[in-house]
Amino acid sequence: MENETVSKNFIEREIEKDLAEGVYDEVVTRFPPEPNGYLHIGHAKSILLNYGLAKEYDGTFHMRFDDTNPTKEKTEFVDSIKEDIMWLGADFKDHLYFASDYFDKMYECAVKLIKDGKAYVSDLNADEIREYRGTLETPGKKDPYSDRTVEENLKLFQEMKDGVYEDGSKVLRAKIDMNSPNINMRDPIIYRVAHLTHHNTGDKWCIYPMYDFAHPIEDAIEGVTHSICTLEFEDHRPLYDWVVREVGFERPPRQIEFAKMYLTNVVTGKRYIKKLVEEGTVDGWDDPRLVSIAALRRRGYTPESIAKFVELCGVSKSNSSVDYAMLEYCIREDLKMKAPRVMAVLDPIKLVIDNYPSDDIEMLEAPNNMENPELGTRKIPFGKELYINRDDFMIEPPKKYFRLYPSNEVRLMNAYFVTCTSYETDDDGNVTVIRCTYDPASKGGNSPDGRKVKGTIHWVCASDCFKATVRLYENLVDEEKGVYDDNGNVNVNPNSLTVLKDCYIEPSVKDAKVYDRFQFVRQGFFVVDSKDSSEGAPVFNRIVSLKSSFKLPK
RNA sequence: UGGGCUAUCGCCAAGCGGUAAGGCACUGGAUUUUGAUUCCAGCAUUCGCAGGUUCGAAUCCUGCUAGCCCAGCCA
Repeated sequence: MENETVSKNFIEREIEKDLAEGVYDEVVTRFPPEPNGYLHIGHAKSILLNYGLAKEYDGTFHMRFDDTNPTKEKTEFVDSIKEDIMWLGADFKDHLYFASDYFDKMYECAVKLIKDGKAYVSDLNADEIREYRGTLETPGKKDPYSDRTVEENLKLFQEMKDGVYEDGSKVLRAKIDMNSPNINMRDPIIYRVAHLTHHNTGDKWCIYPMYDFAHPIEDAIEGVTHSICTLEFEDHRPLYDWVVREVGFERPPRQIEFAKMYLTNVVTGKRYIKKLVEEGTVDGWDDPRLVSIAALRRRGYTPESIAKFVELCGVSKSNSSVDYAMLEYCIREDLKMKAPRVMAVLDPIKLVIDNYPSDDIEMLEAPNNMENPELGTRKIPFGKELYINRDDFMIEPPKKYFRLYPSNEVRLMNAYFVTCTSYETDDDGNVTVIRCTYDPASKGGNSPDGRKVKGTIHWVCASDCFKATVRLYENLVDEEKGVYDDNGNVNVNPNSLTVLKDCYIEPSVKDAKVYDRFQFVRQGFFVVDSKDSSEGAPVFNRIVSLKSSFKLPK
C-alpha cells in the first residue's frame, strides 16, 4: 500500500506551483457547508480532499459553517455535520468557525465598497432586478439607482441595517458591469434585507450578505489559501476575485473547482430523498440504502473505507458517475483483515449427526480470522443437532456443486467432516432434516488420512445459538430502469431490502457492541444495528455481500 | 452578445510533444478449512470527430460534435 505511486491530482499540482512561486507560504483549506441538511458521500469527498491537502502540505484545515441564510439553517444540522466530520476523521482541531461570526467585518467591507464607489443601494424589486439583469444572450441594463452618491448610499445602507426598510425593498449591489457576458458580474446583489432570526446571531441583523460576497471574505479572514469548491462555481470565480481585490485583502485566497462525485444507481438529490422518506419507502435519512454519511455509518461502513473510496475515485474536472461496486470493494478490502469471521445460518435447516453421542456438547476452538491471527480464537459449541444453510444442501446437485448432497462428504468449518446419509421431507417435498455421520478423527477440519473434501460449510449448534434478524440490502434503485422514471419518481427496486427472521448466529457474538463488524462466513459482512437491536433479538445489517462465483445452473 | 467548463477501456483515472500507468468491473488458470481471500494471466494499435504542424501528436494549431453549469434578494 505504501509503495503505490499515486500521481498528483490537478489541485495538488496547482498548490505546489503556488508554493514554489511564493504566492503562498503555507496551505490553509476549509470545508464550508451550509447547515441545511445532512452530509452524504459527495460531501465526504470534499471534506477528505480539503483535510488531506492540508495534511499533505503541513497546513491547516478549517471547519466553517456557511450560515448566511437563516431561512434554511438549523442548529440540528450543525450538530449532525460536526458529528459526521469527526467520524470521518477530518480533525479540524480548534478551527471551527461560523460565517455569521464575521457579519460585523462583512458589514465593514460593504461600507468600504460603498465609500470606494464600488457598491450602491438599489430600490429595484426582485422582478425588476431580474429584468434589468438581461438574459443569457442579451446584456443587462444600467440600474437607475446606480448613480447615487456615496453619502446617500452610506445613509441608505445604514438604514437597511437599522431595520428601516422591509424585506425585499432595498438591496446593496456591487457596481461592476451590467454588460458582462458573465451574468454573475452584472452588478450582483451583495446584501439583502431579511428580518429573520439567525440560529447563531439571533435578531442582531436584519440584513444578510449573499454567498458571492460573504464567501471570499470568510476565506480571506481565516487566511485560507486554497478555496476548493465544485464546478458550478467556476463562473463565480471572477466575482470572488473581484471581492477580495476590491475589499483589499493582502494575500487573497484562490478558488479552485473540481467535479462533484456521483455514484451509479443511488439517489443523492435532496428532493428525492425527502420524498422517499415521506412516502415511507425508506426509513429516514439514515436508511442504510441511502448514501448519507449517517446511513453508511449505520450500514457498517468504516471511515477508513470511505477515505479509501475517495482516494480511489480521484479528483478531476470531468463530470462522472462512479460505479457503486467501487464503494463495496473499499469496505470489503478494509474489513477483510479486521472483522472477526464468525458463522451464521441465514435460512436454517436441521442437520443431525447420527453417530455423535447424543448428550455431548463439545467446545471447539476456532480462529477469529484465518488470515489475521492477531484477532485470536474463540470457542464454539458443537453437538449432535446443528443448523446449516438450506442452500448448502441439494437432493440432486448440479454439476460442480460441492457442498452437501446424499453420500457426499463435506467439512463443517472448524469442526468435522460429515457425510450425508439421508434426508427427510414434509408432505410438500421440502427437506426438513438432513442426516449424516461424522468422522471423529477429522476434528478441527482435517482428516489424518489426508483425504480432501471439496466443500466447507458453516453451521451453528442447535441447542446453543441465538436467534437474530438479518437485513440484506441491494441497490435501492432498479438498475434496469434507471434512477428516475418519466414523472421524476425514483424507480425503487422491490428487492432493495430483504428481512430474514429466525436466522441463527453462533453464541460468540453475544457480546457484540453496536457497530461491531463481523464477517458471517460465506454470507458477507454484517454490522450490529444500533437502532433496532436495543431490545430483543439482535438485528444485523449486511454491509456488502461476498463475491461468489458459483451460480446454480438453470 | 451569450459566457464558462469537460471529452482517454463497461466505470473512475494517469498522461502535459518521444510512441496509451493504475484501480474497479469482467474473463481464464493456480492455491485455499469461507465457491471469499491470495496469486498469476487476459482485457484501448488507440485517446469525441475532421483536418493541419512535426521525424514523431492523447498531448500543439484550426474547425466541428456531444455533455455539464450560469439569468435566486439560495449556497
